[in-house]
Amino acid sequence: MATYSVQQVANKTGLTTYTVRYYHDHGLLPFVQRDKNNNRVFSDSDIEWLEMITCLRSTGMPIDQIKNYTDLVVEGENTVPERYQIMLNQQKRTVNEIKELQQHLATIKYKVDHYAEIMENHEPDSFEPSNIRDKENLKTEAK
Amino acid sequence: MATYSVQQVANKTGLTTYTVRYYHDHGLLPFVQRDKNNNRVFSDSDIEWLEMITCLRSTGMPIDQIKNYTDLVVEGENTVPERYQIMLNQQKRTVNEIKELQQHLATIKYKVDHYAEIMENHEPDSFEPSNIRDKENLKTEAK
DNA sequence: CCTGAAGTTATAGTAACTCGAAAGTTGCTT
DNA sequence: AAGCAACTTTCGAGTTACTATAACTTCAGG
Repeated sequence: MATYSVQQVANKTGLTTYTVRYYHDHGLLPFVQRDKNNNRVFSDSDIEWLEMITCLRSTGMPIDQIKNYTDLVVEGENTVPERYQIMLNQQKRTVNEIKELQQHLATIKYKVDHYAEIMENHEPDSFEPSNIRDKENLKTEAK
Repeated sequence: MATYSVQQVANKTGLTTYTVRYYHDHGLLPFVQRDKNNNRVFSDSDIEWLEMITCLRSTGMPIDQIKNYTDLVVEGENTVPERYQIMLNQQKRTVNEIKELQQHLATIKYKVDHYAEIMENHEPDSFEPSNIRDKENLKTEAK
């Protein structure tokens, strides 16, 4: 069975050694072992679990809730219904987050096009200083 | 011309008064006025600009970069090319973020289905305690 | 005039990292 | 054998973006 050091885990997961230790210190990796020098020893399933943590973290779940979920997993199958609810919740949250991001993306795209247009119309060296409290300025910018 | 207090702005934007003040203190709202009691006075274009800030913030731009972008907008039209690059960059970032979230969502959906299946197969009261260091446990969970 | 609601500043607390220092083990290398 | 590089450890401090609290001012209504 393969084992890994923090650095190796960091390389495999894309996390930093700091973050991996942070997660371990906060109980998110309950099965990590220690060798005779007190160094952390990770297994393949620890790495897989770290990927699950990354998934939850990236979709906005706070550390203490991931900790709670981890505890439920360790506790066994009788916690499946609770875990099901947690995941369902996380699914909803993520769907919403994606929708929001798509709307923001539309706003950004509009801006990009807007700037592109300005740069097309103005000749390369014909930009003029604009009035600092010009309504155009912030209003056009914000819209 | 309509003006607004912090609280009104908070209501209109969905931000908290704390956050609005925080943004103002950090130079993200360069045109906010003060009345004789030193209270902040916001205009409609300030609110629109706050919505732009929210867009950038939600798509991951840090405060100091938003500050920088704000300064460019205030500076005038000669900064349009730089602003264009910033927005293009932000667009790319957001597209990637959405892609990542969609992948994580797939993982979460898989989990939801997995749990649903377990709950279907097991009768309501037939959950058994599982071995705490069961390979099944973390491995199945992580996958 | 008093109370209450809103505003102000300054300061402290929080989450999730992020980093640096000091110290301990290894394994090589001169 | 000594030393040095490359790891690891813990601990404590720093960072970002809020979030909350304390202490104060100001004003409108009863």
